[in-house]
Amino acid sequence: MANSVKKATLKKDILEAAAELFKEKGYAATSVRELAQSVGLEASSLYNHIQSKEQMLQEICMGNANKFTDGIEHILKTYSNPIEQLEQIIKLHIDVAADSLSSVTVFNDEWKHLSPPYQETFLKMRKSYESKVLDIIKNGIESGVLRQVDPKITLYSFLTSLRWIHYWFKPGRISKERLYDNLRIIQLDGLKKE
Amino acid sequence: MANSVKKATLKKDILEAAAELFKEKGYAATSVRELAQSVGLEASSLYNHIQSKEQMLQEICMGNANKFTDGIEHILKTYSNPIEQLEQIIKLHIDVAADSLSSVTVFNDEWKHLSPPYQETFLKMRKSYESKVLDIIKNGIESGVLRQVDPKITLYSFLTSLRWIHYWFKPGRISKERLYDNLRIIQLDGLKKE
DNA sequence: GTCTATACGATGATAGAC
DNA sequence: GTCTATCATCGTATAGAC
Repeated sequence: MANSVKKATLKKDILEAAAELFKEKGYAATSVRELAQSVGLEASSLYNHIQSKEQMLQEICMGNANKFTDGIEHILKTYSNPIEQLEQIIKLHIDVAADSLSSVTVFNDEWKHLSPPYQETFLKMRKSYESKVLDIIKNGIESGVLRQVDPKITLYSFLTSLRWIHYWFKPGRISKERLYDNLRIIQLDGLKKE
Repeated sequence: MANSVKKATLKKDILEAAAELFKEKGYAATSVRELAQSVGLEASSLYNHIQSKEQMLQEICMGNANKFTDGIEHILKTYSNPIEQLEQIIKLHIDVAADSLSSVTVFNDEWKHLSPPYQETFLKMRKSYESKVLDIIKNGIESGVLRQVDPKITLYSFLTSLRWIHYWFKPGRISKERLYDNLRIIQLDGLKKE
């Protein structure tokens, strides 16, 4: 059993190193050789733990996609007010970003290097996530708790404004709570003082 | 003279094709051969018009960096109210994005592939731009026209929420005016209805 | 599981004929 | 200015010894 535990840990280390390098240099510009070196192995030895370079990208992207899919499902089941739902989505993005800073960057920026069968799956999941958030926004507008804004523009502005967190968030710099409080005010109340 | 005009046009075509491919596949994953093919040349012929693959990336990135630098300078000279200045920044981002959809994507996503001397210059320009926007936000908070938000969080949320435009904006889909109106409301007035 | 050695195609870029 | 031919290097991945 000690062996299988060690193997699982190394695989995890490799995936973390891959996420870090893919984030820093981009997927295409990261070579298997340097990835191997960063975990103290030769390139060929890496293939005892992974199947291919792209498989690592797949695991990173799908892992994060699942976090967002599960997160939005839970929010929709637990909250019914559109404002509360949007607040919880802000929290979700902060939590996922704080959970694995480099892997969520790869998820955001490198998915285009997934090959055909996986890229389609990935984009379907993203589309599905976006359409759930879009419905929340539409509900909010129809029920009168949100302003009469264009739902699509709102969707992209809202989601994109949460997409820098993983670049900037560092545990010591600021608390998740303070980040959340500010993002909630900026997005929902607006910058302008009445 | 006809010759130099033709050469200038081809160079421009090459840069546009490069921006399109860098956007679509990423800089590292785009080969000089396929770039050449996309303008109807062999790879070697391309080198009569460009010096290297990276030089094209440099021109694309610096060209857009200059647009933003010039734009913010003009805004600071022309407007003094922080709210007006932020509104004009929204307009600036819409204009630059609409002006060259693919090249601004490359500017945003591929600058990390610039090699040392150019990457530093690029990052300095970006830093300088961000610090000017940050000052506007701080002014707005101090003078009481903006809410008491964290200036840095506001900076990144604000700028990032303008970073999806080039992905989504298509001339026939929506007018720049309608896009501007909505982004102004979302960012400044907030999503929540009073 | 790790290593050395290697396959072999693709890469950015250049030389030189036309 | 364009082409064909080529270079040197690097890419991912595999074979096989230990």
